[in-house]
Amino acid sequence: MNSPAPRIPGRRVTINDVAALAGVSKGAVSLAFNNRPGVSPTTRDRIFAAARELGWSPNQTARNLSGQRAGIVGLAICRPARLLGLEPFYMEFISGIEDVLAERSCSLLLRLVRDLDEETVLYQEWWRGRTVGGAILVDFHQDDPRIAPLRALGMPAVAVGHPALTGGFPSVWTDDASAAAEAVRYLAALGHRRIARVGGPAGLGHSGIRAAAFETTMAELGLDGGRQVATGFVGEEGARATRSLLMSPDRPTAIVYDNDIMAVAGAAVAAEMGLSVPDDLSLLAWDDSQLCRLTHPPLSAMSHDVHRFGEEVARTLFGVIEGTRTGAHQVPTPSLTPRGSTGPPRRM
Amino acid sequence: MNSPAPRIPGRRVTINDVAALAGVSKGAVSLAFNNRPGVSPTTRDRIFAAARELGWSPNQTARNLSGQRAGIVGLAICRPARLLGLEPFYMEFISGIEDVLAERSCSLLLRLVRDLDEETVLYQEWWRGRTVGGAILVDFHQDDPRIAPLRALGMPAVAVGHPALTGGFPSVWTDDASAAAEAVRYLAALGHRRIARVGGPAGLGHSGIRAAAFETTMAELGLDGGRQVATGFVGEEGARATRSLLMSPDRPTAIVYDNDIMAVAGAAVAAEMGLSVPDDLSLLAWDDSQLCRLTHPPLSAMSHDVHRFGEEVARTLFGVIEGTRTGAHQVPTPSLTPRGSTGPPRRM
DNA sequence: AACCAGTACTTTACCGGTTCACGGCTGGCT
DNA sequence: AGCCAGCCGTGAACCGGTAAAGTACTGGTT
Repeated sequence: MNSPAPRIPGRRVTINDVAALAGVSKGAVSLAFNNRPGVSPTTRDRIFAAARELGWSPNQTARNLSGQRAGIVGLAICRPARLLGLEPFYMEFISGIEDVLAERSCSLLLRLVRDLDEETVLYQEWWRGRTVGGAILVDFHQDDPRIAPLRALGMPAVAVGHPALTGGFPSVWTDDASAAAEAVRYLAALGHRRIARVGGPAGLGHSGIRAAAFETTMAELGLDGGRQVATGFVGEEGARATRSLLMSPDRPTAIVYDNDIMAVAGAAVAAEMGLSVPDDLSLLAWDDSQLCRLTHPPLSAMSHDVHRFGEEVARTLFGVIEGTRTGAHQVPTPSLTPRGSTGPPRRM
Repeated sequence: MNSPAPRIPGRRVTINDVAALAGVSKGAVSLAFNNRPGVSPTTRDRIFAAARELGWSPNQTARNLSGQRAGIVGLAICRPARLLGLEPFYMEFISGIEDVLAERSCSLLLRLVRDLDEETVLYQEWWRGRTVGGAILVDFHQDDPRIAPLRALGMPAVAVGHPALTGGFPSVWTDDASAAAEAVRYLAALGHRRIARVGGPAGLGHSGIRAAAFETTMAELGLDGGRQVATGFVGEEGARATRSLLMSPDRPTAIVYDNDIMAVAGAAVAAEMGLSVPDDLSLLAWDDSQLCRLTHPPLSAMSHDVHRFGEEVARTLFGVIEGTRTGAHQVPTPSLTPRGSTGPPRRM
């Protein structure tokens, strides 16, 4: 392992060739291509003509090296790949980021990592090596071990997550607590008393926040908030969790899930156990990708605009890099979107 | 729009600082860090110690500029983002690519583009600007308009798709035709006579190949191969297509889908129309992500190892960059994985 | 006529590495 | 002693741009 990156073959057109052909100095070409004053329209045209003739566009690597600018933004994601493939969230999120990056001709450098240490090391390399001009940090844990080394690194970064978790990094977040509370109150209003929750990994920040809010709200309503299961976000675990909840003596009549994959899995389990949705069991998903509308009945969900979320994150990152932005920035709270999978419990 | 990338603030540790601290020339530092001969073990240690003390690692940008190497591989995907989020295929594919790239400390530059022209321009910028050392080309169309300009560009690239489509680019492909034929023969062997197919966009290469193979095989078996619908790969279109197929006078008893999202949507439609799977309707998905195991009944699928597919593509790309590899390279044909969603048709 | 301001370029010095020709030193061999 | 071979390491050129200082020319003021 660790063989070096391959060499690129062939010789290429450079700014010098263009300058020579246009009969100017390379400085002039640089000025023209960054449309800055100091070149007459005539000359400018001649330069562009020469560049077109040679098929030249500026070498981004050299440009970055010299101009100290960042054409690339980094994003490392630490989840097993097979799981990621299933998370509609990330692709949607990424596409939002890309939309903003594209406006600035920037690109997204994506890396899947196995654990948080690998992630930290990666960011160090990226930043020290000037591969990226900044980064997006996701999936914060309670007392996240990445915070200290990354702060020490001094890399511009924006964190996705509640300010309480992100250790002082400028952050973009949604109010998971309120959303979780709304979910519970909605189900309670429908008449449910036994409400369960199938959440993400216990250590993961936003799962923790939702778990706490779930419990608090249940208590406020005088209900038992203890029916929560932590999973790894994978569909199969969601299925298993659902199965075990439904086999318990007084099974829940409603279940809230932490993403939509697990909710879909839950719906399948209900079908498999002969329970009718929503009469015997109400299901409420989270994130609300298209997947929720593809099941029968369609899944009610805590819905938010993940694409815009990504855009907001990217915009914030540019702000941070330019030094014009710090602090936390909240985007709209996920809103309840009722569909066919929630309803009043059947009278028993 | 088109504001430039932001400047990166702050001054950084460079190779000179390390050289100074270690009391050697920067050439020596370079030699040490590329573990090449010409530096004694003692000096080497001193250099590493200095680097560690200063928290230095080589600037990848400078390295690439100087060494003419490619630390970055490009991948542009041309599909609406909201759709991509749902395609388990891509994330899985990407994770396979990343596994191989990581071995070489390379990264993947990902960009979502709106159309093929934008994609072509992007590759030109990436290559001429030396942003990437090579690229992965996906989603080939019949007479793909990208082929000519990209060949002219001379960028090392590996194409994902059947050699007949990829215009002479070194390619990695699966035998979609055989797989489609197998799918049809399997359903026919179960006793199905009216088999339909819900495919991807008509222009998309592999959809076309599967469509042709479907029709041929159906004809070979003396069946009517005309029941094919082209969609945009989205779940909702899959649902609509399924609905319209099931409403036709002599509705099909089995449907083959081009991905698993549409198959899931199809299953929901069946449920919604009161048809039982597989008794009234058999469903066969493609790609076989975890999603297929999360429905009830679980979906039978044409299954292949997308992760490994990605690995193979990345390995091939390195081969192409180094000039040691050309031509087409086939990976295993998707294999039929029967689950609960296929069975003999109910006697009518 | 002397001075100044502004435009249009050119020159030169980087950015932070890699590479390679060259020189000093050591040690073995004749 | 003299010579050559290797190993270590240096220094400068180079990768392909950007940025800032410098030059030459133009035209308008006083």
